Amino acid sequence: MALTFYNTLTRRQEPFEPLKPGRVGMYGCGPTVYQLPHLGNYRSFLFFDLVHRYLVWKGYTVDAVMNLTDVDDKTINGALAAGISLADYTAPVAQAFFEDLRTLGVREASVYPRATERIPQMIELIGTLLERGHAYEVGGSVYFDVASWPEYGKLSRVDLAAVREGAGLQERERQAVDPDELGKRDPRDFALWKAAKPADRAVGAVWSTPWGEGRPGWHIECSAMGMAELGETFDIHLGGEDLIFPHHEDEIAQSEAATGKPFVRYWLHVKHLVIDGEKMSKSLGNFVTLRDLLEEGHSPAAIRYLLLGAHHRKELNFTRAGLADAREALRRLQDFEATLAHHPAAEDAAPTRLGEVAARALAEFEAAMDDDLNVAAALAALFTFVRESNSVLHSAGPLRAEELAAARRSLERIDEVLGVLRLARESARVGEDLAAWVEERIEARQAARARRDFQAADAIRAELAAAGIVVEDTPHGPRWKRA
RNA sequence: GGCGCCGUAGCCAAGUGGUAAGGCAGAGGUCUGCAAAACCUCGAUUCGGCGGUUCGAAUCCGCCCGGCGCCUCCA
Repeated sequence: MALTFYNTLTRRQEPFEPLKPGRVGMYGCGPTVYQLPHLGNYRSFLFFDLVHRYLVWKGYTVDAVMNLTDVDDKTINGALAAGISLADYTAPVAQAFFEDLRTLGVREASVYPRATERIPQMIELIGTLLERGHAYEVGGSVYFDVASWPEYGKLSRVDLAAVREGAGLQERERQAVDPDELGKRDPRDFALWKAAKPADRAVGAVWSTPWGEGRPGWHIECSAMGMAELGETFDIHLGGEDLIFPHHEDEIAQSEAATGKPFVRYWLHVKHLVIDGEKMSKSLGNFVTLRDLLEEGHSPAAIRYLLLGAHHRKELNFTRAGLADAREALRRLQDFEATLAHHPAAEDAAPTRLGEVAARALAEFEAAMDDDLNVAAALAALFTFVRESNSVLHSAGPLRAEELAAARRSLERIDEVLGVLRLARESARVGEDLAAWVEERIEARQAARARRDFQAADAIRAELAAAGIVVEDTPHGPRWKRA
């Protein structure tokens, strides 16, 4: 089975072959820690998680790097407004971000470098660009000289003439020129280093360099951190589609101009999460946060399922109804997992096609994922597995232990990539005291049923329901779960 | 204005030349003391519209309609 990715750089789907056999270096643009990420941001962070998990699943050793941008206009302005240092301002946001990642069951990356911890690497990289004539210094700020790099634009394929005119800006915005942009020789040039301003000094966002005090530009962060962690050329770089231009374009230019080597081999981009037909974004104010949804009572597993369930190169429209659908679909998977766990085995059971169904599910799941991580198709394979297995389980008595084990293994293996069942299990967990009480009530109910006192049995069921517990009677005895 | 993406059942969503996956919701049935879960059956003669290419098109081409993104804040 060959894994393929759609590569933004070539605009084609291509077989994935890492630089070093068996080992993959991947980098994802992480959050700017001035405010908690919203659900759209998490779509891309969950995509990072999906790629990470799937590469591990395929047997690769993965060096997964996600940066935290903790110095930029927004963090500096935020710290200034709060009257505290940059570090004090960003630390709690970063902490909350990591909490959110845990909530969503994101596999931990190998390293989460912070921009402020990698300043020397940035300074060194800028120094190299200056030496090589791809950058110039004006008044303590350093800019990348786009004209010196003919390949500029190869990722985004933007029309450089259009960029020159700043066509996307409103007239008013065009006049409100950022002082950092004033010294540029060419409008396409971008800041590698910004000379210190009073606000920077007030919050401690100042570092000294051979060309004066200041702080790094945004694009240089990712180049410096990516190359520091993964080498001058690495395999995969991913992020939201809005980063293609200028962020990733600039990363390529400054990295390749400095090293003379290809920067990244596969560029993967995630389409936006939209809400009410528009991109979810902080500037539009139409965003929903993970914490909002949790407060509304939605489960992390359902949110994860929803955000992961659509193909990453397609827009995903966020709605509460969609989240409810996700919850129901997930519930079906959970019920299937429980059915497999509770189904009795017997030595002398007749063989069924369950083992074959389980094997085919895994193969189809892998084929779908190999095809540019087609999660929607992979989920179809999973649900076909569920339906066909349920059909066998429904009509059979005890089954061969190895068949049941094969089915459980396939489900477990698939969930190693999706990570939704294990996440659901966490929130479905009940305390020992509650579990003991439920068991006791169920025994009482069984006794009532045995003497055909259905009124008493139903009363107990209602009692359990009031406590959020659902009882289901199966041919193999009652089982219960959290509602 | 430039570049690019999307439009598939009530909703979500795969499928990019060979005759429409999957999920949710809905209807009927089976099972059940009743439920729940599960299973079975039913739903697009059709893929925004109109032309064209082809033996054959949701898939390729053209035009049109509608929606969205990027064009130096942005996941």
